[in-house]
Amino acid sequence: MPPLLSIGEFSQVTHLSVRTLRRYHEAGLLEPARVDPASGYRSYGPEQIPTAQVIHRLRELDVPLAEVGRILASPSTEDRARLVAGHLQRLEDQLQRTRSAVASLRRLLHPEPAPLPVELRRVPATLVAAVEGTVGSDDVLDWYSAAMAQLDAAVPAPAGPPGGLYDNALFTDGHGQAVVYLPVSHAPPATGRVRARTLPAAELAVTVHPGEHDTIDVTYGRLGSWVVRSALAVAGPVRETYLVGPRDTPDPARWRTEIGWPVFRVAPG
Amino acid sequence: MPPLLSIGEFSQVTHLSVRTLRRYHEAGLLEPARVDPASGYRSYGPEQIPTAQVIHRLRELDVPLAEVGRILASPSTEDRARLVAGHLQRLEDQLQRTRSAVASLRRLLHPEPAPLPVELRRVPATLVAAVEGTVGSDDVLDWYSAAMAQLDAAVPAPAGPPGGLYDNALFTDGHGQAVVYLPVSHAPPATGRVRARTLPAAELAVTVHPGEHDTIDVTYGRLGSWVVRSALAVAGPVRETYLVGPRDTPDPARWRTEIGWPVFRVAPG
DNA sequence: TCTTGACCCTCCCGCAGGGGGAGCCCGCAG
DNA sequence: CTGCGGGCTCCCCCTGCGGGAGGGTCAAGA
Repeated sequence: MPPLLSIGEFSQVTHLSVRTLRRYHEAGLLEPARVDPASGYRSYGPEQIPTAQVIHRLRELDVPLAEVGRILASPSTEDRARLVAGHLQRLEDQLQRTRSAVASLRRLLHPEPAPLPVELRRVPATLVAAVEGTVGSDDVLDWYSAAMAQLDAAVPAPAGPPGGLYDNALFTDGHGQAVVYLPVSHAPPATGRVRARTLPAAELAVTVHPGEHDTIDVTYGRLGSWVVRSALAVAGPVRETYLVGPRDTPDPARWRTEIGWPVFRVAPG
Repeated sequence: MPPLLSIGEFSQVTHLSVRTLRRYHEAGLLEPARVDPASGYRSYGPEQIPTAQVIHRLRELDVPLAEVGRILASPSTEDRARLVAGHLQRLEDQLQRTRSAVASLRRLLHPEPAPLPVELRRVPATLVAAVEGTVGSDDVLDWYSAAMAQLDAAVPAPAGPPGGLYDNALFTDGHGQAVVYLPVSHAPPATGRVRARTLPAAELAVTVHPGEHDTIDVTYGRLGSWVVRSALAVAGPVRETYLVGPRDTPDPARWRTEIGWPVFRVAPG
């Protein structure tokens, strides 16, 4: 007969709190070796210690309980390794975002007093080859690179640098409509997700964000500030134009991103 | 008269959702420039855009709203910088913990089959110079180094390597009693927080954890497993003895930490 | 002037993972 | 037999955010 541990004893050897163990039971992550039908008392076996520790570690990595369950339930070691590797990748991404936020914060706290050069520009309707979709802000980067690859394949000779149209909801609500495009002189045949599209004419408040996109929100804010102070109001999705981007130079410091915010004049008074 | 923005417009220029802006108002972080007394409509001024962005960045760094409030309310730039620096430090620490968890997880998923050498040892009561306190598991490291510095100052010639006594609640509930000590041959005078203390005699299940403390929980689990299978039960706080530690060598790979878990025999059957 | 639709308001519920605590049962030891 | 240290369940609270209901406001167009 194997030695069984009360929940309190198991808590001591695993360094998990009693409450947490109960929750893990409830969530189906760590079924006690025995549950007394009369009293409901939980008993754990020593062979469950490693499982408890794996859960502990995964939780330290902020893996959601549901995902932990999936990892524990996966039959093969490779599956487990793949799921865990996926999470480590997500941690990497998060670290990158943290770095960006730190960089952005630094700029905000040590603001450059140089005024932002903004130009009010009336742009005509433009023919483009575009890929359109509804995305979550987490997936934008993946979605963007996939779309851009399709565009590059479909458009041999673009008439200008690539650009994107981003719904405001994408930033504020975390998901929304996005369009990436390449200007063309003639409508291309529809291939894959690539479609011909005409960007409407608009009046844009335009500025250029230099460098990588870490701190682009600062530039957005300064542009927004300019727009408001100029008695204008924003209307419609933002247009970004990648004047110099990763396809042109691997050095992020040399990137140049044009931000164009559609505006209209607010009646004075 | 300065141009004022509706909450929706402000949401668009700051990339914060309307709901979030309302929450920040409620939390006192970002008071609208005007609130219509009749309709309750919020209006924001363009000068609030940078503030909104600072909040946005801080939230991306998982700074709690209360702390954001403190940062925004702090009068001097130095205070602000200090608070932010503190948070960046916390991010660093968290990163370190993440690294530890990853390392630990790797060991758990690729377990070493070598059996853990465990010794059952009866230790006599020991006279020590000790610093005692109730700490949260987050502060243990800071608390430990401060206490050890005091001990080193008070005890010129210790009779053995330093050690610690850690309440189980410290691991499971996140806070509990902790003691660090240096063995002495004669009771030292009480200086600062340093007191003479006698560790009670005990029967300990003892093993040694090699290397840094990243994966010490794995060793804890294996030791716990051994204890249970040997028909023993844990009793009282864990004793760690730092046979070889940071004070001996800067190379963590050569550290050796002895873990002693007080046990008692469980009546068979 | 009325209607319509976009916008705004408040309030409640949900999510994740826990913590705190009430109120009760259970078993053991003095 | 009584106390006490566990164990049990159930409920509410916390954080920061989203979804949605139900209702008020405001401006443009008919």
